[in-house]
Amino acid sequence: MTTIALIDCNNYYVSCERAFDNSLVGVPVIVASNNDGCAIARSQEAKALGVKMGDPIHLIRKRIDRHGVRVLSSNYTLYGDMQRRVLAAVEAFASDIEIYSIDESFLDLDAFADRDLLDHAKAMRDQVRRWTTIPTCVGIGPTKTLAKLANAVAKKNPLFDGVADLRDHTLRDWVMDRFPVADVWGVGRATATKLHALGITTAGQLRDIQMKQARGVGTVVLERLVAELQGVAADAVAMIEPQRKGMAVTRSFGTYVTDIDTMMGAVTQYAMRAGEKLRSHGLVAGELTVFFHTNPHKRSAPQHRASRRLSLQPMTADSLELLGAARRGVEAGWRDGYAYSKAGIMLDDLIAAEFRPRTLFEGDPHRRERLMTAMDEVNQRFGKFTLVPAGQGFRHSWKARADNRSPAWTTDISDVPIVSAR
DNA sequence: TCTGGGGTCCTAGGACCC
DNA sequence: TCTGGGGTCCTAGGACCC
Repeated sequence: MTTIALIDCNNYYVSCERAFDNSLVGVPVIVASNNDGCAIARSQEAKALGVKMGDPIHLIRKRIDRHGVRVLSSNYTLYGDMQRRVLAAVEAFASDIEIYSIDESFLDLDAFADRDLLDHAKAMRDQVRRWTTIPTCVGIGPTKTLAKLANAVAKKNPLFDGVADLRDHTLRDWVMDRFPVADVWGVGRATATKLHALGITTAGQLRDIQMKQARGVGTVVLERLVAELQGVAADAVAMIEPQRKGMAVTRSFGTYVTDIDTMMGAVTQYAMRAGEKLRSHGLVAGELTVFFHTNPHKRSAPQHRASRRLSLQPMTADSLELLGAARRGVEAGWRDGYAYSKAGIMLDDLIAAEFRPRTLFEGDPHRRERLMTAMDEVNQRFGKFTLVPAGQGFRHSWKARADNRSPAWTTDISDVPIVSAR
């Protein structure tokens, strides 16, 4: 039997912020999405006030003011760097680590299965806490789905004190009979509704349905999920990063964009960022989609959405090539008279640059590669957007709001906190 | 006034082929 | 009234995740 653990950071973005700002400890805190739009992370105190994941900030303004909730803009540079530190602390406690998201990792614990895994997990949590201050919970089980489930109860039920080991059948059954089926990893709203209609409301009941029925309700995906709930692994802990299929750079605007020049400015910035992202992963793209649309929540306003797909031949990671394609797409899709609220660029058909098919008539690609490398180096050294194409412009009225972003505590020397011994 | 950004996987159905 | 039988490839859209 394999032994898998899931370690997950509690209220991750809030915990990262608290690591560097003591005034956030013990009070309700929300970290907002881009543009300060929605609540995407909440402290326990904020959850207790009924703030839900994804709640639009402007709709809960009153509650925020009444209870003095601290609202922070998101600071992904900080969260990304803290992730690196968390992983460094976890490393010694597992033979394999699969990074699942910015705040969760699956661990292969086979090599440690003869130990007391509750102690093992506890030592791991202590290490993470010491190195980063970030609180975590750990779930242990024979499959990823059961480790996820264990993690959820470890977090929810104080009885477990942050670590739940569900390898034992008696405990596992007891937990699963009380675990809402809608909270099982992989069961979303649509599937939960169908299952409820069949009278299936707990994880235990889902584990016990016929495979044929599982397939009927939710295709092979649900079938695999049921197998995992039964303790049969359908998915192993995988260290090798899978080849990614696509990537995107999309942003909502801080103010509406109503003219094509401003739109071009925004899209130029996204194209440059997309190229940078491709190059940092050593990839080239064969296809670019540019899209923009009006605010779908504002029903009274006239609506328009445009999306243009362009093929990139030869396949490329050259920002200026991406930019050219994106501009053609914007020109083709643009319509005057609308207030656009969001735009983005998506890249597909990605392959490693070294496998890029050569075309017959391409010139010397190395000159442009050198230009891109130089651009990346300048922008890395002197800050984002030091070197930009003129089309990006210098006034960015459309830029997303971020009214309360914390400093780059760990990644910018001028922001590193100063400790004075006195 | 103000509602995120970035991914994955699967299926159905159309186009096309012999 | 009846209107072949397979294939493959691609795309759009749904569902789900953090």
